[in-house]
Amino acid sequence: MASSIDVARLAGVSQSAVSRVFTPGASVSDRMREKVLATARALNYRPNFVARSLTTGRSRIIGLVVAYLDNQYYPVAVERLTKALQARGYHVMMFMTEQTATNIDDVVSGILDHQVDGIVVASVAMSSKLADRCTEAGVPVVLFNRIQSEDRFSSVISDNFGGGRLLARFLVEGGHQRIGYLAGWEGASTQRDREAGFRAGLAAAGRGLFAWECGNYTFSVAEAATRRMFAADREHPDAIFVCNDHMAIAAMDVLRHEQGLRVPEDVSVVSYDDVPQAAWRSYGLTSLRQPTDSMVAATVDALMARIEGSETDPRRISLPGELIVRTSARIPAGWDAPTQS
Amino acid sequence: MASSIDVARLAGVSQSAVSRVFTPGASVSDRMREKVLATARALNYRPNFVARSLTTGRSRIIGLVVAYLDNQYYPVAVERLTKALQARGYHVMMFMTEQTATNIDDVVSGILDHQVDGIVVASVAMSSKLADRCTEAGVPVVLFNRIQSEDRFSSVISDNFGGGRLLARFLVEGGHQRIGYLAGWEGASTQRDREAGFRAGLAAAGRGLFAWECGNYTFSVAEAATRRMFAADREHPDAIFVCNDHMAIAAMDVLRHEQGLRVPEDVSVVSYDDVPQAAWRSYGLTSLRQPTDSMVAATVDALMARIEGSETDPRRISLPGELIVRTSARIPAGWDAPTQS
DNA sequence: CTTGCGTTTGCAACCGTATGCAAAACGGAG
DNA sequence: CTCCGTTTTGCATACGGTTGCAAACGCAAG
Repeated sequence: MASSIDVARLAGVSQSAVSRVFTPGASVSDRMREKVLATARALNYRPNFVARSLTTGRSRIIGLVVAYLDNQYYPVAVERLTKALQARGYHVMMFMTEQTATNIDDVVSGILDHQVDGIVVASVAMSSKLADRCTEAGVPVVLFNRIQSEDRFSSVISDNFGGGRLLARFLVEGGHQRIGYLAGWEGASTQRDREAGFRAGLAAAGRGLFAWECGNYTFSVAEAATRRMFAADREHPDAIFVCNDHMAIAAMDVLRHEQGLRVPEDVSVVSYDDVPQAAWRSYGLTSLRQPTDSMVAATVDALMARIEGSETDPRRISLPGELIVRTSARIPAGWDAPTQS
Repeated sequence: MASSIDVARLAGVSQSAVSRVFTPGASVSDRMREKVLATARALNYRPNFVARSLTTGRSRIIGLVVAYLDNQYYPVAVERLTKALQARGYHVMMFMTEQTATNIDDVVSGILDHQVDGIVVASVAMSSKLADRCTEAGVPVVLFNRIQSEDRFSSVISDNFGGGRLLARFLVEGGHQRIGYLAGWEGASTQRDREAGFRAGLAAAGRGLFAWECGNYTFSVAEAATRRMFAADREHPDAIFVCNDHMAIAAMDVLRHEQGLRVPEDVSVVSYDDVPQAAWRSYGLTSLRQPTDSMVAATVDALMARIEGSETDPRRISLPGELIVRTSARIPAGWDAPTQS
């Protein structure tokens, strides 16, 4: 591979001239640019990002930490985030992790070693030791779809509390009497806020939870939780809010194919995220849509403000979701008719 | 951030000593290692990957190019690949692209600029100009789930031809009379091979295709294709092979919810991939499972053989799939009973 | 033809690490 | 204690760029 020195020699100019031609905003005459670009093309020279990173201290790489890729919400988010960053000249380095804390520390250390310009953490919590390392290294972090009590990080979420409350109203106005809640992993802020909002919404109508089980954001655990909640020996809920679509689908299949219950005639099901599968007609999930595009845009903005701008304080962004009414739950009068998409 | 020089100074040793302590296999006395590690810990020093990459010419980064993340097969593969590479000390840089060729060229150029040690291309074809650039740069490429007539690249696929043929046998022995095929994107080798295998299997039984439509590997296009294939004004197939699960689900929903047909009573549906959703009980897709784990392992092996070993020739690996029998198609006598998972 | 100012160019130092080579230290045998 | 073969260590250079600074240049005004 040709280096800038090769190009310089062949073009009869200094190496720094070559560098400047490939540095946006540097001072170069048209004649020089012409000449250099010509010989660069001849040698098919392209600047070496690694060397550039070394001197500038900026790598144009964003580290992305993800735990679940089986919950379709994340692949979609990852895809959009990657594209948005690509469009800005950044690249994404992927890191998979489990929820276990020790693992995450290793993983994030690995990220920092690569001198990333920023980190996006999706669906995962960061230890505060790690937080120290990041601030110390001057690497901005954005929590995507999570918040933490630590206020050092920027975060981008949808209004989980408001969404939960709205779903409570929806079920109450639908005339449901025995309303259950199927929780996600209790370490997650999404779970806590959605449940809190849901309870608040019920309370506002003078109601409470009829049943509660935890599905841990996992398909199989959610199945088991549904079986417990709908055990044959007692009266079962006539409506449930499942904390995300991924679990809601597991729940619906158990209800229909194991318990012999009809949805929505016997049980209404609502959930959160609006992943693509929610629209599949076998499920037709009434779900609170996360504003993924805006969340991605806000994430990129927050990163750029820190990296390229001079912003120094973390942002905490909460964006409103939208209720997508489909067929998995009885529809109260006055609410939207089922949407097609 | 502390550099190796800082550590060296504080420990009273040379910078190269520090470097050697962090270079596996270098010659260092125990006393030296001890001393250096201690002060390194004190300064919480970690070697800078960028600088290391610059001198060694190896970045320990693998570029991963993906087009679709909405077909769940790919997120799953990406997850496993990322983990497998992480386990070997490599990291994955993600690149999203569309199928359009010009775009891919830009994207891969971006990858090469980062001095990646290897490239995995999933679900996408590479132009031969690009191929030149990669060989020239000495960067090994593995095509994942695709093959190309270019034999310069390694490739890892499942036996699409054999899988298609097996599904044909399955449908024929199930006693189906009018067998249709719903194709994927015709530019893809997966599509071509599965169709060829399927046709061969039918031919072996003295049969042919009753209907053919193209769904382009896209949800909405597959829906439209299904509508055409099952138009009311003519006799419809009593079985179809849909080229992947992603489209098969679209097809099943159209059959059941638009055409009022029962699956499998009126129409048998089989497909390919065995994505997680295929096991969902609302679909229960009989599908040819891709051996994703082995494919990932083979991909990593092929890369490592080129990067760390001295292998120079491309590998072309084809792994056998496995038929997972569920409920979406009539089951011929003598074939496995429905599997649960 | 000077002078002066703004632009373009080259020089040289630096980013943080790896590594070939020679010097130094070590250790065992005689 | 000396000598010699092995480690172990340090020195110096290289990797491929960026960038502050000063020299060179271009051009218009005096």
